[in-house]
Amino acid sequence: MAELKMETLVSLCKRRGIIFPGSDLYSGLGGTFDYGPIGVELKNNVKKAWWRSVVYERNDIEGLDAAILMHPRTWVASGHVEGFTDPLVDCKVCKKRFRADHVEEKDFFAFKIFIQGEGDTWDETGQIIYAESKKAAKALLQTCSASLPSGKNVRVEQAEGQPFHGKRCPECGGELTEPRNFNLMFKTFVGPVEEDAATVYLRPETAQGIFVNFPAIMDTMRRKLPFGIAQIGKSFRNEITPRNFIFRTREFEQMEIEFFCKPGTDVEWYEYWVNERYNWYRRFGIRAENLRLRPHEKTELAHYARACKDVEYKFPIGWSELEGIANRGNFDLTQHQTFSGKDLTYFDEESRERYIPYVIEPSGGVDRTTLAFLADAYREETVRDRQRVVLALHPFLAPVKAAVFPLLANRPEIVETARKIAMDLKKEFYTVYDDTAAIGKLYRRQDEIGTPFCITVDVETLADQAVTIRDRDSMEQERIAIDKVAVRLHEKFKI
RNA sequence: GCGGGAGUAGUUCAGUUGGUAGAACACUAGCCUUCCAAGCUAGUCGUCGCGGGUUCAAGUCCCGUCUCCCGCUCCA
Repeated sequence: MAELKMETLVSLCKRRGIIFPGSDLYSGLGGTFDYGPIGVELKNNVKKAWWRSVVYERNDIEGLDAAILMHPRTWVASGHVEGFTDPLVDCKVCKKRFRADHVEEKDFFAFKIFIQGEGDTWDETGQIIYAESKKAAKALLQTCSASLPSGKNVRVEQAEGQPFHGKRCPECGGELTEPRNFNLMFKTFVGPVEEDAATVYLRPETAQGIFVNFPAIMDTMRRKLPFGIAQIGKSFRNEITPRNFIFRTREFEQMEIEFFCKPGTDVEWYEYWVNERYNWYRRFGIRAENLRLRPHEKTELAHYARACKDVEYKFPIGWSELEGIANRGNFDLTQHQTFSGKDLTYFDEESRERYIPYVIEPSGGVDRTTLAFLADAYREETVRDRQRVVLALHPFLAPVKAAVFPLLANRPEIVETARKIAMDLKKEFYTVYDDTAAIGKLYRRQDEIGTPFCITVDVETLADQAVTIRDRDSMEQERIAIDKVAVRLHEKFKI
């Protein structure tokens, strides 16, 4: 199959009621998307798959649903008020953008640029570049020679005058704009009168809701270390550039665990969770060749993180992060202890020690994960010289679990039987009934939204009380008694 | 925010030097149809992204604006 384009996926999602652009009626609002009737099922199933594997199938994790609005001091303690801003500068010449704190302040000298004319003469171009040495100036010429005539010899000569101390574009030596701050947190107000009200933030991550509930959960659930808290919820970031469909949006959903453990055991737990989370994506169908783990470089690590690995997926846009697993040490709890004045230490009865627990944080994006499952499931196949589009989603994730069709829509007994089967199945699975097209088209419609099983009532059904169950991927059919259908489906959905 | 590209039906796209908005698929209804986008008939669908301007006349030209796509940057 040809390389999947993001547009193809976007168009399928819109056409089949999976994902729509946000506020489309009003020409859209950047960085928002709405999950349609099929999409909400898929996304909910992704969340269920996660919750099931981290909460229900284990004994050491509790669930939580904390408020989106939190006391403003939370974000002072977490470092977001101070650090969740990016001072950015733009090069006025080559238009590249840099983090202001990543650009070094140096002494720069002015260099005139000459190009070789007839014979040995050198003509001054009038262009001036700034660099800390002649060698650096020559190097810069290599990277930004586009504005100079090609095929001519070029040289630089230091101009008269004092060195200039400050920041210049690392790419071309051009002048930079003043740094501008982008605060990535959304602000709003608590209280009806804006002027009197306290400023609060829409949480930029769900993690802090977990940290502040750590003592309450430990007490009420009689927990001892090691144990974790899992939470799924919306977060908000005023992204400068939301991009790539639901990959980066301003409003997004996270699924995060904070796993609390004894200092010294953290490295082992960190490795454990990296492995655990990687396997989760595999378990629900992501192909190994599209999934990888990427350790963060030292320079890439956040100030509080001792180690971090990303689970990356090969999206149509290239390899990108689905989830980060970080060893955060005791940074967060220490901060909250300091800012709240409450004791957040843990008394370890076994070793008779008191300490602040270390934390391992597997933090994934629900929307990104949903996108990865969609991209990984997308197939274009040729069947009898016709193309079929199929979402080969894991049955647990499939939005619609079963569809029921009458083979002949003009035979009332068949239609009635099919409707009844659909109604009965609805009590156990999300099932749809459809009779508005020929059987082939009905199958293909369900293929496009990834419905794993289609049940068809035919003429024989009236005599033998049996129907066919058609498999989405193999397109093979199995004939089975009507009263065995639900049981058979339960078997197929077992994971 | 900067640079580049683009917005026409649900989708993919055509639309000439400015002169009555089109195709295919999809969708709906009926007929037909004994299992993989079958056929026939009929039908719905657009303020041509939005707002101004030029013109007798704008999908087409001009200005503004919004949105999307590709890069820079950032993260779940």
